[in-house]
Amino acid sequence: MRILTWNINSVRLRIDHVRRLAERSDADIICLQETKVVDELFPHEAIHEMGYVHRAVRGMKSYNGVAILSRLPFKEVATKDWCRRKDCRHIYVTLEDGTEVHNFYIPAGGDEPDPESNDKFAHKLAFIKSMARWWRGRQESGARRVIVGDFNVAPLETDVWSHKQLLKIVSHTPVEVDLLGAMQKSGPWIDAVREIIPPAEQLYSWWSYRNKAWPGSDKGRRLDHIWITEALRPHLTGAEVLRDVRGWEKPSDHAPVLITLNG
DNA sequence: ATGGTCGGTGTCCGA
Repeated sequence: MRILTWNINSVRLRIDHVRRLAERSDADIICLQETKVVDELFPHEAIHEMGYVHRAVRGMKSYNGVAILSRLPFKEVATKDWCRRKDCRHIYVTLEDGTEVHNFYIPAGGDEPDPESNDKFAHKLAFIKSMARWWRGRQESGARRVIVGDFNVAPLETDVWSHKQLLKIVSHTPVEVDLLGAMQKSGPWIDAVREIIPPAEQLYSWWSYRNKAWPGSDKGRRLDHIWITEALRPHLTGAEVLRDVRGWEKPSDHAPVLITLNG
């Protein structure tokens, strides 16, 4: 089974990218963030024709929005509100073998890394704390779970182009990295991508639109993640960032991340 | 050098 996550930054604008990505990745499950469309206008038909006949979507006008596109059927579909907002940042499904797949879009957090003066940053911190609390209450040995999405946090020093220069930049500040670490422990979750690609290697999944010279300057950050529970670790055989997708015409600013689970 | 560029919607907001 191949699971892919991608912050698409408008599913309607980039529907042809989904088709091309599906062919290229051979993903069985595609999780999208920032679909930016209400459920009634979601391009179901086009995606159905690509072979993703099972879909779980939760979108809103202009902002946020998550979707799970799948070749495999769902036993259950659920959504959850976080921080008492109907933000469309989380949707999850249970596959027929009991595996849960959670798709998240964690708040970006604005520019100023101070929760006192910046409500968006306060929201981001509260969101990650709430996630940790939720996982802690759902701990279950042997559970088969996958969590993917745009977490908007680059946790490792090698997840950013310059650890030192990004310490005060939202997405890599110690307070966020620590909270994300606590959330990871609460699963407990294994960073599937770093199981395959050594933590010592620089690895990014996002490059700002503002830097046109992105492939050369390579000032990226790894904001997009796929984590798994211990029960799935023996099945993990591959992980990669599809970096070239960032170079397609009219790209999203994020590259897709893909893992392979066998058995 | 404290800018820059996107997308969806609108004459800005969020990233």
